[in-house]
Amino acid sequence: MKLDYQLKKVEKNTKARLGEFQYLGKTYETPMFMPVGTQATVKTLSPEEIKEMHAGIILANTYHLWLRPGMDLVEKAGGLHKFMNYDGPILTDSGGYQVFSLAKNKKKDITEEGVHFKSHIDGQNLFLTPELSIQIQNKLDSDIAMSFDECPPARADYEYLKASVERTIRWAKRGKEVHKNPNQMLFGIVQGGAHKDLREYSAKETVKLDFDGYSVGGVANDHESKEDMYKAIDYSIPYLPENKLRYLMGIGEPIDILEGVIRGIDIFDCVSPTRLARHGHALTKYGKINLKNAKYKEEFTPICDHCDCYACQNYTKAYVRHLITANETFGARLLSIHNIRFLIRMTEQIREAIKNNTILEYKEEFIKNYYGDKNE
RNA sequence: GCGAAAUUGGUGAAGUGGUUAACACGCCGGAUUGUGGCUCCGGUAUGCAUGGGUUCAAUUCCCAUAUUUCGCC
Repeated sequence: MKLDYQLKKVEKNTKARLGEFQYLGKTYETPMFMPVGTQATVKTLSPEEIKEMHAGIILANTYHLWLRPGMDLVEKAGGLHKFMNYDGPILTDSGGYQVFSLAKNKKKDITEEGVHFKSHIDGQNLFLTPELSIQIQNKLDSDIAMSFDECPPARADYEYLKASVERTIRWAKRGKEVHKNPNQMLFGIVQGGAHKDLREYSAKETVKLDFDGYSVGGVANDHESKEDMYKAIDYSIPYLPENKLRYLMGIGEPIDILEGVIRGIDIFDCVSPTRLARHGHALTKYGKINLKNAKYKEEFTPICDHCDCYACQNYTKAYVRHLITANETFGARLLSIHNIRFLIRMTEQIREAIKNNTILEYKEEFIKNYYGDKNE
């Protein structure tokens, strides 16, 4: 059954929104952070652990699941929920981002019909179209499907971005026409780099197609500046309907989640908590720390004081450092648990601040702790 | 006791009579934003067992000493 979003409140001093939706008898609140489970698993974690962290929606990837194990197999298994044993909501990315990063010769490989690219598994030539992406997502039976978009960097030249925005709108329309799963929402994606007019055009035209929700895309490419990201949000949000979910794709860092919320974003996803974990980094109230650093060798204290996660409740920095150094997977698990819980707890605090109309104070306090004297 | 070979950083090691001693691992840092799961990028021996000698110049040649390994008595 389609999840049904309700806007509960807009914070007094900013555009920050408090909202909720029901799913299988449970109520979920936004703003929300969605952990990424590319290949039908949040790397190193079980669904039980994910739920224990109070995660809501998790993200899975159309491209990866299409290549392996294949959409027909997942359908045969009874859909993604049954296949991976997760009874919370699942969002599938369309593959647009992967395809863009895998297309070798971008100008030649991206055509009106779709995108030619090579499989990262065996190098075979593949062709993905907006229709196929939606059909795959229909079969995966996720709760939210994403339109197949082109995801160019904000720094691409204006003429290219303009043509790309127009093509993404045509692709969105084509995808919507073949979308057949009545239990699945379909989101449109706003593109246009950091250009005001392109974002406005993209947002208005996408909203005309009447999607179940909207996302701001094209902000998580390499070397994108934070200023451009914030512009992209600011230029897109005014044209999006109030009563639909707004999703900032691929973000992010704690500060970016906060900035996104203040600008009117409801949901976020990002690989960073789990990728950072695998590389030995932990998010803490006082900034990101690298547990591989020698100074943690004998610190027999939790990763983060006052953290309620399983890792902090039971293990020390010295132990986690040892696991990471020795390349033991349990280290990656503990840090994944911690980092995801850190971002989820942050969204819990953000919701509380929205209720109290204190989001700006929360932001100031957060920056003071997280960045210390370094800047801002 | 005799003979032979060896001795280069934390480790395994390459190498040359002449400016910065290769490479790998480790170690020390950094990176990572719609995930190509062990990735990427830096730094890391002022010194080549010790002491003499030859030479304009020695880690590289010679001698002695020490240590190690192998063989013989």
